[in-house]
Amino acid sequence: MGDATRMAIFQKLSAGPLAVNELARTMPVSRPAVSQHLKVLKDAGLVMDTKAGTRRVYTLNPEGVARLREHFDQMWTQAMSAFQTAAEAKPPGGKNVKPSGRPSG
Amino acid sequence: MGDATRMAIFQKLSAGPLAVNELARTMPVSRPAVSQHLKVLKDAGLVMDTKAGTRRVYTLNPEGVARLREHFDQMWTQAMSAFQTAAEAKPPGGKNVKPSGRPSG
DNA sequence: GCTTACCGTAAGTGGACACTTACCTACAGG
DNA sequence: CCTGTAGGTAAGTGTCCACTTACGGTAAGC
Repeated sequence: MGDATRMAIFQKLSAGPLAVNELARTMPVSRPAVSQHLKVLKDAGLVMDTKAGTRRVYTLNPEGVARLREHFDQMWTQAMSAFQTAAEAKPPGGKNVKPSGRPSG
Repeated sequence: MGDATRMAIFQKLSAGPLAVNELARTMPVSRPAVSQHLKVLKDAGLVMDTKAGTRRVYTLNPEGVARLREHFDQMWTQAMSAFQTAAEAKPPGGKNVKPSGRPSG
């Protein structure tokens, strides 16, 4: 999900189901590129595909999206818990940084 | 922040301030690599550096972290609002997908 | 002053990855 | 059956980026 194009696809799909060319027409990349991104997203469980005649409609997968969100949330929580613990021990208000104590210089 | 090493640095710094070699010693990459990552993180406003003798101690920047978190949250909110709107219109409980209706083929 | 430790930076390299072109398949219409 | 549209996939390419080695600069110890 670190790619701009993939993010754009994700954003567009969040507005509702779209076919491949529907997506590609609104993007500065070719259709196969979109297809490849969709493959990655599908492999990650973030989107689902449905055949509709010759077209293939893609939709966001609520479960995958929820899982991703939980993943992010957990990451943040984990990092922040330790961070706050450290922040409480060393609040930015006081200068308690003491190297070694140089008397003369 | 899409890199594993950078993420690891972020995680380690969340536990408290660390010098460059302190970080590098616990990682499978060289010290200069860590230094470069720290430069990127500093440029992004996510970390702060403090000179302590020959060492340079790095700390997470609360403001930058909060800003990043807000950024993520906003991104999610934006995507999810539209997604939920679409999800309400088409709940996954019903099969309302009707192609064209092929009687014989 | 010399050595040692710590660090940032420049230059160069290798690999991953996003993208395009080209090709083949599947479905709908006359 | 032929044509047209829609889409997935293979092969090839260009580029970004993370990493390493090498070097220069600063601070502490004797």
